[in-house]
Amino acid sequence: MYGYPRPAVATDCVVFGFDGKNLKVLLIERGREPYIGKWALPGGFMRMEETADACTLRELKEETSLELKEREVEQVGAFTAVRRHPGKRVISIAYYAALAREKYNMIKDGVHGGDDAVRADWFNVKEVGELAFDHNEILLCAMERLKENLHTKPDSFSLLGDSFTMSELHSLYEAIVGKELDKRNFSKKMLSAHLLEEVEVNEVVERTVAAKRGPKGKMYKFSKESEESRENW
Amino acid sequence: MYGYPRPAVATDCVVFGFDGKNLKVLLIERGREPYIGKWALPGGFMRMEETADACTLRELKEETSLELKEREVEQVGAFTAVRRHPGKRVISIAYYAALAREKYNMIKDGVHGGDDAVRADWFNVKEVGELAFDHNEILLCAMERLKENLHTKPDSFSLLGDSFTMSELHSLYEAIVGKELDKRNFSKKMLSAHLLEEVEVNEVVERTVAAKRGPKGKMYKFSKESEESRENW
DNA sequence: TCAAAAGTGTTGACTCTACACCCATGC
DNA sequence: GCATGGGTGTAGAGTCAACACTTTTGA
Repeated sequence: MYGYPRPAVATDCVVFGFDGKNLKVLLIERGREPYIGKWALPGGFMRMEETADACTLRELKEETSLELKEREVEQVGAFTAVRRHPGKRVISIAYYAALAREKYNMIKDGVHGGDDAVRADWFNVKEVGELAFDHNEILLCAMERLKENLHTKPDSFSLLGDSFTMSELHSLYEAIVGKELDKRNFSKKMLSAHLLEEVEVNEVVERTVAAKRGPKGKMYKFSKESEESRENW
Repeated sequence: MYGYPRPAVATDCVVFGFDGKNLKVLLIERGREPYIGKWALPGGFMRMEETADACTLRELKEETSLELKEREVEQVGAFTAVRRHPGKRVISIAYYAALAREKYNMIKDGVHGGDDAVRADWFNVKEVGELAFDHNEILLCAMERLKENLHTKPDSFSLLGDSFTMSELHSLYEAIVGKELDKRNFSKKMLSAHLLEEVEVNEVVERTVAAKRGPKGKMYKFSKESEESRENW
C-alpha cells in the first residue's frame, strides 16, 4: 500500500466576518492557474510536517495576513470528489473561522505574501458568485455548520466586537439562521439568559472606534461568567 | 507545489450497532503491522480514482463484508496529527454508520478478504479498550456526532429493526445520549410526535425472527409519512 | 417635521419535568 | 410467589410565539 499514488492534500478556510449588518465571507482572487483571476477561499497545500489545522492558519496568514489561533478555526470536513480539481487529484480539508470584529477591518486589498492570492476582500455571503473549485459547496457547508454551532458554541459571538448593540446581535442572528426573528422576543430571551451585561455609555471609546455603527442605543458585552455558561443555552 | 511530498490518505469507519440493549461498535483485529493483533476501526488507504466515501464503503466490505450505501455513512472529519501513524505520514478521514438492525447479525468472525483484518466483532462502546492509532479519539468524535444527529437526522433510527418495542427505542436513546431518560415522558413524547405506528402483534414473524428480544410488549415501526417529518423534531 | 430605528409587556399555547403504582410474564 | 419489566396520567413550571405603540434620533 505504501507505494501507491497519493492524492495531494490541501486545506481551505471559510472566514466569516460581520459588519454590524451583514454576514461576510473573506475571499481571495487567485493569482495562478487553475482558475486564475477567480475568487476562491483562502487555502493551500498541506506540508508533511504540519497538521491540517496548522496548514489552514499558515495559508490564511500567507494569503490574507490574518493570524489566527487553532481554537479560532473549526474543521468542517473533507471534500474528496475525484474531479474537484481540474486535471489533478486534490482533496481538501475545509475549515471555518468566525472572525473577531476587531480583526474584521484589518483586511486590506493588495498582494499578501506570494502570488497565490492577488488580493483579499469581503463579500456578503448572500451575494457570492461562482467560486473556484468546489468552494461554493464548501461555503454552504460552512454556513450550515456555523448555524448548527450558534446555539452550542460561543465562537459565533466573536463576530461581534467587545461591545455591541442589541440590534447588531439581532442582525447577526438573523443573518446566520437565515430568517427573521421577533425583535422583542429576541432581546427578552438574550437578556434573560444572563450572558450579557450592559456597558455604560460613557465608554464612548468603543462607540467612537466603531465608527459607522447603527444610530446608537444601549451597548452590551458578554459578561465574564458567561464565558463557560454559554456552552448550552 | 505539485511535486511536494504528500501524506497518504486513509479512511476509517465507526460502525454502530444495537443489540436491543447496548450500543455496539464494530472493530477488526489487525492482521498486519503496525499494531498487528490490536483492535482497530475498519478502514484503509484511499485510491486515486475514488472518493473518501467510496473508499470507506470498499474497505468496510473488504474487512467486514458489510455492504453499505453512501447514504448510510456520514463523514465525521479528518484526523491529521503528524504522528498519528508510527513512522509514516497518514491522515485519516473518519466516517460513521448507524447500522440497520437487520444487518447487525450478519457479522461473523473470521477472515474477510485479505489479511488486513483477521476478524471482526462487536464491542460495547462503553467497554472498548485501547485501539490502534488514534482510533479511540475517532470513536469518541463519532459518538459525539451520533448524539448530535439524534434529534435532527433519521439515520440513528436505522439502528433499530423494522419494528421494535418502546423499551428498545428507550434503551437506544439512553445509550446514545449517555444518560437516563424518564420512561413515561419518553414514550409520551415519542407517541405524540406521530412518527410511530403500532404494529399488530399477529405479525409474529418479526417477533420470532428477532429471536432473543426482550420479554414482549407492543411493537412499533416508523410510519411511512414520518420519513420526511423526522427531519426536525 | 419626518423617517428610521430603539425600546418595551402581556397573554395563551405549548412543552417539559417530576413523580408512583398496578399488571402480566417468566422463572 | 416472586422478581423483572411493561404500561400508563397528572399537575406545575417554564418556555415560546404572537402581537403594536411610543420615544428618540438623525436627516
